[in-house]
Amino acid sequence: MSTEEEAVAAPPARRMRADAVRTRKALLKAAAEVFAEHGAEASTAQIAARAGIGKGTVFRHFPTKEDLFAAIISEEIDGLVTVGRRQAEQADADTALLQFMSAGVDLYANNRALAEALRMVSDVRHPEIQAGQEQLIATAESLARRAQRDGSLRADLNGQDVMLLICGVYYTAAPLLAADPSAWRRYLRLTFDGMCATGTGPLPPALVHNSLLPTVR
Amino acid sequence: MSTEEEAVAAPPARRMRADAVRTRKALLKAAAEVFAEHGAEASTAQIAARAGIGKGTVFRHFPTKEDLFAAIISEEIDGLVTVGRRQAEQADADTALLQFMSAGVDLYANNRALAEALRMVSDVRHPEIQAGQEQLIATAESLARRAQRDGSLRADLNGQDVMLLICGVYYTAAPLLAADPSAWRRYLRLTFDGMCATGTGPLPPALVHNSLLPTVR
DNA sequence: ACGCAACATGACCGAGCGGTCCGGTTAGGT
DNA sequence: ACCTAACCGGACCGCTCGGTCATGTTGCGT
Repeated sequence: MSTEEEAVAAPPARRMRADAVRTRKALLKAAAEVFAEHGAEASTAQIAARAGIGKGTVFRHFPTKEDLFAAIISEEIDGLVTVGRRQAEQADADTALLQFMSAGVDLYANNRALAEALRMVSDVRHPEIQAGQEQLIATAESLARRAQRDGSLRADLNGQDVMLLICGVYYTAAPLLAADPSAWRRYLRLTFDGMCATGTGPLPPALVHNSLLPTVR
Repeated sequence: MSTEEEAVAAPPARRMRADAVRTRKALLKAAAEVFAEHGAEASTAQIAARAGIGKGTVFRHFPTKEDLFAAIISEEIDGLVTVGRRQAEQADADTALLQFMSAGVDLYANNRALAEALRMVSDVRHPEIQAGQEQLIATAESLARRAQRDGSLRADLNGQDVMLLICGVYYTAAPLLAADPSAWRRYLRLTFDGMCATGTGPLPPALVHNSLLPTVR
């Protein structure tokens, strides 16, 4: 996980023909747009049309719609992970965490597919997305730990909590986003206040915690 | 809106035959179960099978799947409204609001369809559900106002905020609910702490507020 | 310039959906 | 006991979806 960057995710193995590269790029661009706009239920025909290619060509590049979806989403997850790592260098620990969460909610708000994919529900089959989720949680965890040490974050919050709360804030504001695209700020602020609250004792415990993460398996 | 109760929502006008009443009751029961379990995307065939009736019979009682859905959901919304009104008689204002929110999240957690329907997204077509949402917001508003007067709720929260936050807490905890059905308590507590937080100044304003509610129209 | 493997395409397939319809069944007034 | 209108059921329709395949096209090594 470091020095890649090949314009698009690695095709199987051998070099591709020039036209195929062009087609693939158009496909990925179109898929990213359509998924962001309509969510995971967007049809392959819709994507093909937007890319200006035939429906069959979609399946030439990705064996399954789900594979295409995972390729798109996991790239976007990587972007958010990068934002998180960059925030780790931010001076103020609380600000770093808050800005990471802001970036996350904002991303969700502009990408229906991402919000759906990152609900982290138990039924996320694709390993690429699963791996991305774990990276996200790890990034959030380190931001959280620093905010507990150097900032004012409650002691009993972990990385999973942070990611779940990002998702929750998005869904809280979702009904308003069409009318006011930044409506989520109101609820992120409220949530963050709750994350820093002190007076009311410890939260109910996170019983299940990482039993969902198959790291231990 | 008061003295009804006819076992099932009023069929068009005339009295029904005894067998039809039985069938309708079975249909409503099955639909409530299936929708709660599988959400709004559950198929009519599935519902008919669970009710032990033919698929055509479903459409004899409800012209559209959406009408059936709305009938089920609006009944369940009424239940939550009742809970809220009952909490208004609770001594402590903060406790009343918190218990209303607990009831709401718990209901969502046990009813996928309800959680979907109450996302209050702009595209809720059915007037029955729309009306239910407005009742819910009104109930939440009165609980909130009392908690602001007699309790410790932030001054800049309204009924819509409360309903959105209930929904948000549910979605926050949703990925954990399969493993721990009461995982939402952790996040409701955190959210409620945020709702009572004082130190950090006013929230970003709720610009759109009730422009979504066609009360003024 | 040639030939072939890589590529693109859209007709096509089967499954599942909401909704319709008509022939058979049954409740219930008389 | 009978007649009729209300009721029930499931074959059927039209549509959309993800995915396949035979056919035609094109980049590119030689």
